[in-house]
Amino acid sequence: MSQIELPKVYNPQDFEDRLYEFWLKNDLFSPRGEGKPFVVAIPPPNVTGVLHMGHGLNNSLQDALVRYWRMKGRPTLWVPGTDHAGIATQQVVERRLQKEGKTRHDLGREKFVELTWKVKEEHHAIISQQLKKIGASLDWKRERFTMDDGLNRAVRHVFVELYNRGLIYKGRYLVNWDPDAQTAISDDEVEHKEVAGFLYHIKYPFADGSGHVQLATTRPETLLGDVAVAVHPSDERYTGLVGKLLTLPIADRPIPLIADPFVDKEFGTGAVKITPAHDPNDFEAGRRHDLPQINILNPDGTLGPNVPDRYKRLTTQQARKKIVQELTDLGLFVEAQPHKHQVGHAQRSGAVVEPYLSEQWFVKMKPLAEKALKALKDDEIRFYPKRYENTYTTWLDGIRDWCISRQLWWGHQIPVWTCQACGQVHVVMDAPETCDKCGSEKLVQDPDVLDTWFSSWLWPFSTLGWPDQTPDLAKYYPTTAVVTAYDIIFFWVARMIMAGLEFTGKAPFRDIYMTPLVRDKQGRKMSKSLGNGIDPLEVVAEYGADALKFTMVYLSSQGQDINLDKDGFKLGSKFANKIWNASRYLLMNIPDEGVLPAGQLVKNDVDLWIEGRLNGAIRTVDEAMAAYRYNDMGHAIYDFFWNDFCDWYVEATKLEFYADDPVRKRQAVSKLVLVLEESLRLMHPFLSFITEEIYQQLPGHGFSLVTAPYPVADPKRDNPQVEVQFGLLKELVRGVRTLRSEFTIPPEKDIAVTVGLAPGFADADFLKRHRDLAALFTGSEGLAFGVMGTKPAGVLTVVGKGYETYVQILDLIDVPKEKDRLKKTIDKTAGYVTSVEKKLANQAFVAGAPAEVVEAERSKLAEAQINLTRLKAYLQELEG
RNA sequence: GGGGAAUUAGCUCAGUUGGUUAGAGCGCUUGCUUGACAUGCAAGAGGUCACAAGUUCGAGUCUUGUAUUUCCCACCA
Repeated sequence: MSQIELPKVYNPQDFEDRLYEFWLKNDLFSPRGEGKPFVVAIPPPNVTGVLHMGHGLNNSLQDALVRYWRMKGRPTLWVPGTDHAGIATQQVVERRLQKEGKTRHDLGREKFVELTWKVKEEHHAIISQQLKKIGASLDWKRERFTMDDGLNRAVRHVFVELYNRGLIYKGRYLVNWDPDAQTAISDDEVEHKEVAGFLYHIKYPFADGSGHVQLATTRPETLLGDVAVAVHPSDERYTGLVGKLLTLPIADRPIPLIADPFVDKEFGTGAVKITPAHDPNDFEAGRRHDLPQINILNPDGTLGPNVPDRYKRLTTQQARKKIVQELTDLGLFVEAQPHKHQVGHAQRSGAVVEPYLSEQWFVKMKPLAEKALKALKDDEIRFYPKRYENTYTTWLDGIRDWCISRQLWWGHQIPVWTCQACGQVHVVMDAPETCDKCGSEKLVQDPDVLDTWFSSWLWPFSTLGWPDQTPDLAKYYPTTAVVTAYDIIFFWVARMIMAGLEFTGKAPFRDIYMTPLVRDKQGRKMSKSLGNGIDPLEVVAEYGADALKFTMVYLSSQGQDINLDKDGFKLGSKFANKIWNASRYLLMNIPDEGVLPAGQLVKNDVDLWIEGRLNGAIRTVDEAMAAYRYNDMGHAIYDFFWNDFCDWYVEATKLEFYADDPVRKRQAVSKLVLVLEESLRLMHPFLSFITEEIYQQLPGHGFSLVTAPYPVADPKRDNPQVEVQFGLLKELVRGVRTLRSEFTIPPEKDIAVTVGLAPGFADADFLKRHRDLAALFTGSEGLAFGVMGTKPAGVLTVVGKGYETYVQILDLIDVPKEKDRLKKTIDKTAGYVTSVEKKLANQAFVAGAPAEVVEAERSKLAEAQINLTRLKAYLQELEG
């Protein structure tokens, strides 16, 4: 009988991989067609790692977006790629070496980089496999890597250009130093954490033996780098003392007592030691007072140069103890007070960051930032949600120069060559053969590499071929949107905007959707150390890629982080299962003769009703898509398909299916297939695999949903009248079902239902037309119609709008129970009547509120009053 | 120290411009192996919308304040 049979159980593993292959083989993810392109460049995952749930979320949302616009007919391009992730990747490789007891220096730079490329290839294979598993509709032909040849050229081009325009400079400054990775890092890569430490009070004696100055410090170990002690110029405690020399204990060096307004008189003793080489404040103060900078640290964070031998190679912690001990022995240590303070940690390695004096390359950011601020003001870019504009502008307003050099081996080596003979510096795209000043061939390239973000910030245009004017660049740039988590606004989003404006004259995208962060059930960030992460691949294996994507879409509201565990994905899995089974039911009922052509279908009220609902869902998705309101999209399709289509429309067709009339059944199935087909197109961006799998079994299906046209909301399909009438039917049905439940009438028990219609009730015909449907839904033998108020004896009564429903059970009704039920309804109605009466008695309301609001209240009141009267009468009847 | 966000049902959260008797999923209760689905069907219980004041005819929604939680930024040694 059944022409098409879907497997009984929804098992995504059976078809997801096959369909992805099918899509790829037919090149369905390449942009096609004419018109305004829709372009997204993937936030490139770090090539070191594997995808975590953040990627699962982010790529699910991008995929929904991209698939929607592709179906809408715009030439749509989603560019894949990965990031070389300098420090992170280098660390992964170094750890591998460490297990063999080696360091990168044992291999040498060339071998090490070679090895890192291999590791990159391994991870890259995993990452692309993962993206395919989750169904990401990326155009793999255009895949890029931040260190491939093209992007290398883009990076060098930008460096040279910025240098020539005076926006890149080299200098010896105090930078954030990661002693673990032994490289400089940018301000943004420093995370401040509160650490419980001590405030050490110590005394520095005057050189002439006339007493001492007491000061407070959190880092006594930097004493050996001190070059002065500073007090506030107006601090009376030190009047007349400024300018005198102190003896720096342990080092036994004379240092001056100076005055500088940056000192806070209230803090500690009002005297602060000055260590220009190891503290940002002191660095500035040192410059103002022309003080020397004494570096006392090795690159690995241990004490090294300019310290007594007994301190060499000590860690800062060991040195701290030793200093305190020696000061104590000298009688110069006063006390250590517990003290909480913020300590910078390197984002990648977690090491405590040392302010460290070194020569680095910087980008002057102010000029770039100004353009980026203007772009927002000019509405060239839009944040979703809008409030992230604040984060963006605040950061740009206070922007500081960007330290871009890293003392690493993995990355873009800085395109600067210095002549060993004459010292001439060459900042050029390609290695020069000879010095252009002295002709020497002894040119040495700067050993440092660039910050990873120095390539990432070019991503939206470098991936399209820039700096060459390629056809892709001309056609697909600027891109349309970027979808990424809000925690990389500084690192990536803002910098991409700056680079885009600076080098292409355009913002690299218009829409910026900041995704929520995925957290665990307790709201904690997912992390390896906590072990609370969810592997997206495990979710795919257990529930399927559609469950992953739909759940993510359904839960992504504007700006609220998502807390969930793996069970949370049951939401999507259950929905997919529902789609599967509804489709299975429908397909198995297609008769051998097949479905009727659209022209031969005769639509009834219920068909018009479901069309209107479908139309409403389409409209909601369109509106939500334009505003990046993902949860609204998810709810729209979920509610439509489950609550409207399955619970009412499909159930209604059973009347036709079981009427034992092949003609009626064929009509019904044919109409169902049409609605299902359109629903599948509607849902495809959110549940891509299952919709495609079912679609390809439909009679007369097209080639693929990927390129099928997206449903279009059509006002002509809205049908408010049927909407209201069908609502009436639902209300009637629910009333009877509730009685059944409350009086625990078993389903097999026959009931007789009579609908009493008020004279002149406008929708009486509608109810009469659907007598059989109402009977099916209420589980009664048949439905009789009568006049409102004229009811058989011993029935249960439900009061509705313009009608009443009388339910007769074959044996006697439980009178006390019915009285209770009526009383409850009366109380509720009476309460409502009172509240509306009060509202209408308020002159201010009647005068102030819009006429239609007042009118609505009046009619509601009238209706409730009538109901109340009837209910009271029926109760009295039972009591009398 | 500055800024953002949150506080709605037992849990996790929706609620766009102020206007029906505030919703969903999960969980819970009751009844159902109804010819697609027990990953299901039907019905139900459960909320002083953190607190206080204010604006308004009308506030979950707007204003101010308070409390708690949380995130980001910031050189107080």
